[in-house]
Amino acid sequence: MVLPRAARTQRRTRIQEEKEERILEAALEVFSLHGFRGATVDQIAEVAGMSKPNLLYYFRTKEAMHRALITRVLDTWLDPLREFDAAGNPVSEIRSYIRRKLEMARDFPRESRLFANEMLQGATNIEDELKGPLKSLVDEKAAVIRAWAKAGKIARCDPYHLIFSIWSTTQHYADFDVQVRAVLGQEKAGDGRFEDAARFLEQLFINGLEVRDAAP
Amino acid sequence: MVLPRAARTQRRTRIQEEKEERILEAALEVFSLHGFRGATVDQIAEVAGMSKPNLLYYFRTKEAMHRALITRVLDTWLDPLREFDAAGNPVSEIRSYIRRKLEMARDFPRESRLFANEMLQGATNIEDELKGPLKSLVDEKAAVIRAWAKAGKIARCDPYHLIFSIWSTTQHYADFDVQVRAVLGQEKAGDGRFEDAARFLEQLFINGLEVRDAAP
DNA sequence: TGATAATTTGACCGGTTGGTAAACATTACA
DNA sequence: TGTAATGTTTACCAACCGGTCAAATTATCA
Repeated sequence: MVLPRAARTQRRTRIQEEKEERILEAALEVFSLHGFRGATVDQIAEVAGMSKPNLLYYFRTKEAMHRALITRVLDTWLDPLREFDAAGNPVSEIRSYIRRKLEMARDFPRESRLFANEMLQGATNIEDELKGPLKSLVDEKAAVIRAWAKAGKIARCDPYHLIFSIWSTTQHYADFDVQVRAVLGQEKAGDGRFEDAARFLEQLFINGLEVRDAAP
Repeated sequence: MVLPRAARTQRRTRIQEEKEERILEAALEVFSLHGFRGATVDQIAEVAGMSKPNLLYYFRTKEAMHRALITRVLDTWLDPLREFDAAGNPVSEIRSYIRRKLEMARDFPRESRLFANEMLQGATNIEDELKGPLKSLVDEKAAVIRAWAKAGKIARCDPYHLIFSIWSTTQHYADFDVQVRAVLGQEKAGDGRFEDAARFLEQLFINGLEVRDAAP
């Protein structure tokens, strides 16, 4: 047969799994750095250490590779938000959400940049994902936050913009890493910058969301 | 003569000014959407409404266009931070800095995305600008913030990470516009989202930076 | 107006792009 | 072991890429 590729016969070969893994790893490297249009199949093949036709045997087109990559990464990327627990203590939930997001920015910067590139370029490939699963998840957690505010456990605030601001402040350390390093300078740009960031952001959000005297 | 181009004879023609303006406008449109590598000269020429050789008459290379664009935009992009006034009232300075940055995200989203693309892709073209003028400016304003903290006018905090968090939260509404709209949904994604964001961010930063009981 | 400089264009170039065809090599498994 | 399915490679293609060139057109100004 000539066309088994990703269109499996039934179950994936060991070789298929290994190679697809290597390809997606290389694709992450390249797409996250140059975006979809700026990335080239040749470059991905080179990083993956295989010939271009070989790569195209597993993923028929550049777009198919990109789709597969996005789908896989998006899922794990949303895990921290899923863990956000309605039954937990608001302050510690928010604190640990910030911490988890910051850890992801530190440990998986390429994944963060992949999405950032996607958003910047209009997100035409994942708009459905955004309007569907992502929106639902955020709606759900926004309701939790709103309930906390209503119960007087945290200050009243727009839960959506709260989530946005946690996303943006934490992902900043992955997406704008070059700028962060340049501004901090050599002495402050070491690994400690994530600890400093965590300390600052926790202070900002915890104090910023503390309950105030309500206007009558 | 054959090569006056941007290498001016002495003063620029009216035609030169107009065309260079049109080209940079088109370049902003395309570069901000696709990044340097993803953008094509043909596409920029099409958006600018002129032939490719004509465009290359004004800017010899794609890189020259990009450089000219970055240089021009970077300068105005930093204006809000320059206005940050040491003599002013800390709370109102921070408040109005947030507001100005948010207005820029609303009114000049392409400029914001241009830089975001640049950062994501390693910023090799502007690394010097970052380590030089940008770092100096931030260092200067960080000193101001530190002084405010020491004087007990705002809470003690890392001034660099404070600036980063203002940058990221505000620029988020330009760079991740697609995501913001998708998550907010049709009813909340109208123009009012900037007002909502401003209200939330002011609350977050003003409360978050309010002076607390100092640990001894 | 005429001549000179500035601008615009169509045709073109070598290199790269995403992708294909088919021959060849390897693996799985009866 | 044999053989069919799976995996890999070499050679290649048309389209597109950034950029050049010389000829044609338009603006400038003495």
